[in-house]
Amino acid sequence: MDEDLLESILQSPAPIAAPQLIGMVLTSTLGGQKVAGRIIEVEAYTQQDPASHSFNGRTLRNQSMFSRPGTAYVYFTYGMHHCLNISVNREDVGEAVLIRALEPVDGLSEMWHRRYAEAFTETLAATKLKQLVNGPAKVAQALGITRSANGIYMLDNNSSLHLSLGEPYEAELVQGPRVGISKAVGTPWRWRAG
DNA sequence: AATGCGATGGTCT
DNA sequence: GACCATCGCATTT
Repeated sequence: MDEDLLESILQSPAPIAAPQLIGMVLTSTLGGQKVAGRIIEVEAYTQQDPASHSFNGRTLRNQSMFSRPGTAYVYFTYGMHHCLNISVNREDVGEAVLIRALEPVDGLSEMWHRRYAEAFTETLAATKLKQLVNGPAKVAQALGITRSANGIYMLDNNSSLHLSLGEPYEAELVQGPRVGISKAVGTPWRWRAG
């Protein structure tokens, strides 16, 4: 039923799966408290794609991209940031979808504390809410994701990082080029809820 | 509104 | 030793 739908989406090639992941919900207890957010921006990466970490084949770092669909691929970059991907397509195929932005669903005050090390207030929200989880490293920080989350199978109900279908999401998707890459710059494999 | 840049360390050549 | 699937703050238009 629902689980079957989610699995079948994750078994699609990354450019097909990615836009369908918009609206799905990530729930994390990694930081000790429960937080959750709805996915509103994603990017697709494939093995034939020069911008992908899997382009040069399987390595120790990228092996989660080759793992079972629904596996978390977490990488550390720029000396200080973690980013979360969801492995898709098939085992032994190096494809993943990068989670670039969320809409907070649960645990907003905890997310706020992790991101800003200050208490949430309505006045602060007016200026800083938009920046809370609008980038891949911000998503990781808000969800409490570090390298120890790499390899987690996110469809397991007991998992500390869990992916589920959300409420049906009726939003127009905006498609465009991916961010922060230097190869395959024109490939329009980023989608966000408009 | 757009551009520039420093921080900081893992990964691969 | 070069290159990052980034972020936040500073500076310039």
